[in-house]
Amino acid sequence: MVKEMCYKLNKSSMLYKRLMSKHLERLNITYSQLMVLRVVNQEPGITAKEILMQMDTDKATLSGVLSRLEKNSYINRVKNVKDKRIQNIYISKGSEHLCNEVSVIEKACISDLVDGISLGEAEQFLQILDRFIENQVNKIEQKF
Amino acid sequence: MVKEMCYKLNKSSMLYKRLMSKHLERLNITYSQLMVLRVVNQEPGITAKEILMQMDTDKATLSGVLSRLEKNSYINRVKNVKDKRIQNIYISKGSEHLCNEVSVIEKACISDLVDGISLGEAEQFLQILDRFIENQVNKIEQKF
DNA sequence: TATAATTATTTTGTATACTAATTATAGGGG
DNA sequence: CCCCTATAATTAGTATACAAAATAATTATA
Repeated sequence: MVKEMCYKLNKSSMLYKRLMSKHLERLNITYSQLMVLRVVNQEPGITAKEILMQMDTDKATLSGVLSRLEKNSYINRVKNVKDKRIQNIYISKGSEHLCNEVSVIEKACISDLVDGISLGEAEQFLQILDRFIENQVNKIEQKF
Repeated sequence: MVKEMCYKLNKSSMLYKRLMSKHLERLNITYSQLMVLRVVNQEPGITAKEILMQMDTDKATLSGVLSRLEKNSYINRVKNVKDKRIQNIYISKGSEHLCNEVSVIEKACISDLVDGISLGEAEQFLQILDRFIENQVNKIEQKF
């Protein structure tokens, strides 16, 4: 039962990424990059460390995403003068619109996904999922 | 609401992979490799194509996983004499035990994950998740 | 103040995930 | 038998995900 839950959670996650990727193709940016760009857009001058705390990814992964975002001129990184280890990250002029477009795309992706699922069911689903995730987090911390 | 579902499904999926990876480390095999090995174990002589149909991954990805499994002597690939495009895949002697150990590890990983979630809730959760996945599949097919 | 410990970030190396291109083979007309 | 198309699988290229090591700069401490 739990096993089935895990498998299907994985499957659904994979399908979501596939779906978003297809839709994002035309914007010439990836799903991960866009998620990061959004955070930067909301909090100009944010540091990599702070993004990490918000996003629950890996620092090495984020480093790569950021460098690709910069390479493609979506962001700028400015060395902080007070602490030279830190870089403050800003969204490039003209890239803010991308973040708005994402919302549209996201809506297109997720519309229809709740067909046949009532609001009450969705709420209950989320509630159980929250508990499940909490257990997962505990389990991971427990072991190491 | 749907957005939240998607995010949390992704998060849970990520956590599961992390958890399994940590547990599998000592066996010197990865989660994906083990999933494939299991299928091979259940159906000796299976082909890559057939594995694909069972597992919903990518053929290029599977090709890589198989070659790593072979490199590490977990499987053997034998060219089919009747159709030389095909390779029949067999689990190596002595690797079957790995598949049994997975079950143990899997149980260790997923025990506690349903703490605070009743059987009825789990069932309902799965039911909704199934519908959600079905919608995702439809949506993906719809677009392309 | 020289050294040790910490912190922020990048780099390296391996394993996916996926698209597109390629290779090798099969099988069906003509 | 040769040409054409379909099929099975690999390869190439890009982008994650993550562990571990390396860098570089800051702070704590003897």
